[in-house]
Formats: sequence, C-alpha cells, structure tokens
Amino acid sequence: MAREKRATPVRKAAKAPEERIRARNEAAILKAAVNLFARKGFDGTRIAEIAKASKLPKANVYYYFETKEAIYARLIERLLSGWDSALEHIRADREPREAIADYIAAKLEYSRKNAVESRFFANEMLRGGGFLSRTQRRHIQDVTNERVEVVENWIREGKLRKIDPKHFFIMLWASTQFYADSSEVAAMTLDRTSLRRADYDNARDTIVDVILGGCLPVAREHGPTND
Amino acid sequence: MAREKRATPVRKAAKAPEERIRARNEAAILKAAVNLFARKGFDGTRIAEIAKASKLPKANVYYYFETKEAIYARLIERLLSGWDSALEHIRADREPREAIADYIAAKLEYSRKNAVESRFFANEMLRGGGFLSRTQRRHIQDVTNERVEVVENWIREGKLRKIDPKHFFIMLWASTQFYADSSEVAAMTLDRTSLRRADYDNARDTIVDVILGGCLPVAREHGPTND
DNA sequence: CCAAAAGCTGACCAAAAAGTCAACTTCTGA
DNA sequence: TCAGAAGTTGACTTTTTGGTCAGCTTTTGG
Repeated sequence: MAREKRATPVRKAAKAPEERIRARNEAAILKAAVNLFARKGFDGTRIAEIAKASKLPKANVYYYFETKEAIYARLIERLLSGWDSALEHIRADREPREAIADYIAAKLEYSRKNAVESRFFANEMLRGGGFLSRTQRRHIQDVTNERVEVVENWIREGKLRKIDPKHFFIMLWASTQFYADSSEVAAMTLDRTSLRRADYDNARDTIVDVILGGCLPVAREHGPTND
Repeated sequence: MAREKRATPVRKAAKAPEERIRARNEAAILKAAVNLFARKGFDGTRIAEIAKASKLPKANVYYYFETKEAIYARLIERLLSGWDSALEHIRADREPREAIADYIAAKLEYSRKNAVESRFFANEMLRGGGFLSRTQRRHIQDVTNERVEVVENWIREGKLRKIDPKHFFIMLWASTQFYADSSEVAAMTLDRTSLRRADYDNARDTIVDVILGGCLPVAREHGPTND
C-alpha cells in the first residue's frame, strides 16, 4: 500500500493495539498459562486447564497458539526481557551501600508483586532450564558479568571487602527470590498463613542489614554499637 | 486388597531388611520417583515413567504402591525426617561464629549431595505445599522456633547483632538451598556448564564470610586472610 | 519337600488429554 | 454494502494415562 493515510473519520474508532481481539485473547491465555505453569510446571499443565482459566474454548486456544510449547516459549521470552531491571541499581558511579540496599529492595518488591512470574521461572529452573535458548543464557551471563565488574571495581577501590562477586550476587538473588518461590516456607517460618507487607519490609531490613554488614569494609554504624 | 505388609510377625529373621525383595523394589521405585518429581513435579510425572526408570513393569509399581499420591507422600515423609539435621549445629552452648559456619557448611554439603531431594521439596513448595500435613507443618515450625530461641539468646548475650532471627534463618536457608534448586542459574552465573566441588567451597566461604560479617557484633578477624 | 504367601506381569479397560476440522459468526477496509 | 479476513466453537478422532486383573513364577517357613 503505497498510499499515505489521511485523517480518517474519528467515528470509525481505530482500536488501540491492546483492544484488538487477538491481543486481548492472547493476553488472557498467557495470563492463565503463567499461573498454571508456575504451580504445576510445564508437564503438569493441561491445555484444557489453560482454556478454562482463560474462559475460552479449547479450540480457541489452539487457534492462537500452535502448541503448549509455543505458549511456554512466549512466556519465557517475556520474562527474560525484565531480567535485568533490578540489577541496574548496581552502577559504578554509586556508593555500594545505597546501590546494594536499593537492589535488595527492588528485588524483594518484584518478588512481592510478581510472585507468579518468579515461580514460573523457578519451575523452569527445576526442570533444568532446557527451554532457555543459547542466546537467552548468554544474555543472563552478560548482564551478570557486567555487574560483577562493578563489584570488582568497588573491591579494588576498597569500598567493599574482598568477596567473590558472583557468589555474592547469588546470595542476593537467592535471599530475595525465596520470598516469592517458597513463600509457603517463609510463611511457615514466620508463623503466618501468608506473607504480609510488613513481612516483606522486615525481610528487606534484615537482608540489607546482614548483607551490608558482611560486605562493607569496616565496622559500620548502622547497627547497635554495644561492645 | 492383600497388599499389606505381612499380617503375621516374622519369627525367623532370615534376611536382612535391606535385602528383602519388597525393600529393594520399593527403594528402586522411590529413587526413580524422587528424580522425576524433582524435575517435573507431581502432576507432570507419569507412573509409566517411574516404572521405566526403576526398570519394573508398571503393574509391579502398582503392586507396591496404591497410587501416585502414595509414592509422593512416602517421599515427603522421608524428606521431612531429615529436615532438622543441619539445624542441630545451632545450639545454645556453642559460639555463634562456629555454629553458624558449621550450619552453612552442612547445609551446602546437603545441597551438593542431595540435590534431587532438595529439588523435590522445592517443587512441592512451588505447588503450594498442599501435600504437607498439619503435623508436618507444625514440625517445621517447632524445629525452627526452637533454633530461633537460640539466636535470640545469642542476641541477648551480645554475641550477635540485633537482627530478626526468622528472616536470618530464611537467608541462610535460601542462600544454601539455591545451589541445589537452581544449580543451573548458579552455573550460568559462574560461567560453567555444571557446578564443581570448588564452586561449592567458594560458595561456602563467601556465604560464611558475608553472613558472619553481617551478624557478629563488632569488627572481627574471622576472615580467611588468604592472599 | 511342599503348600501358602509373596512377587510378577502382559493384557486389558475407562477416562482424560491432545489435537483436528468444518461450519459458523463477527469484524474490517474499501 | 459486501467480500474476504479474522475469530469462534462443538464435535470429533487419536493418543496417552491411571488403574485393574487373572494367572503365572518365585520365595519361604515348617
């Protein structure tokens, strides 16, 4: 179509992309699917369940997605695009104390608000991560290595104690991720039926406190100073 | 039907329990099952897969276990009986530095040697932990609370900084558990295809280093000073 | 040595799941 | 307005799965 579009009548209500039927239904399917995959994993999730949860006939699900794999792959892709967001707090031009505290807070907030996505990813890891493409693995490594260098710089500048940056990142990741992936265990430990906002706040304070105390070079004044 | 263990007591202890046919085959089934459950979860695991992996005909699996649930329940039970072993390092009569370091080392060693069981448990948590009985939940809470008291004592005695004991335990649990449950992510982070013993050793050193630095009261000299 | 108990298993079944399709309705742009 | 594209769906077939069973072999206590 080499013809330019002029102003069309407004009454014809050009629909926003999100309003389009395809976009709406695919979103419904993906939303239902991520919930089920997060709980039951890839092999444990039935297409019929996804259909029921998204309030569409099964045949309609097949109209939008060839296979269960296609749904899963789309979710993986969507998830990975947000992988790096929290890590962006770890920047060379920041003081480690604030940067690390912000990272922990951001990661925990993500665990609280996006528990389903976190669990979905955890499930994929339990499966062995076989669905991740070479490119996607590379991406995770690259993003991590980038931030490892920042930590190494901090150590070189004497702003951080001499610790292994990668295992340090794993600690941060694991400690925060846990509140999403294993929230039941966390709740049990805290004698609750489910986690409240206050629990996440306490988690943040404790993790920040212990991690900073453990990685900042000298005795700090952010804790009790009883000799 | 008549599939219970023998109705009449055995008078002649002919064979060692481990040598008995029933014990041997049940063990084979459970071993195959825990591997599959760990990877694919309860809903994703097929009885036929368990049969194939344990090199027994499917009907033979049913001879030993009524249902898939029965296999799963047995595994849960067996797993929980070993829940507390690592926590036993946390004793009031020990110095927190050594106790915590020993706990971390023991927990990581368990992650390395029993990765499958760890993943099995993680999968059950992802499912929501619905298979845990009230008694089993209670057990987890009791065992944890017992050790929380030890930590509270240490804090009261000034041997530990004032931190939330429960979130502290969650940190320890999460950081060590991660190397089993998400070993693929850990391996990716470390630019490896799979984790080696040296990686676990580095993990232990880093975790002990950071955790002790973050929870012991004053400037301390526990660092390995290896340079 | 033998009878009973325990163990074994191929073949089978009903239910559930995946996957297909043709006929239908709704939407869209010109 | 209207033709074709997009969307919808009940009904269908095929495949997989959980679970059963009758009859066989092996083990075991006496």
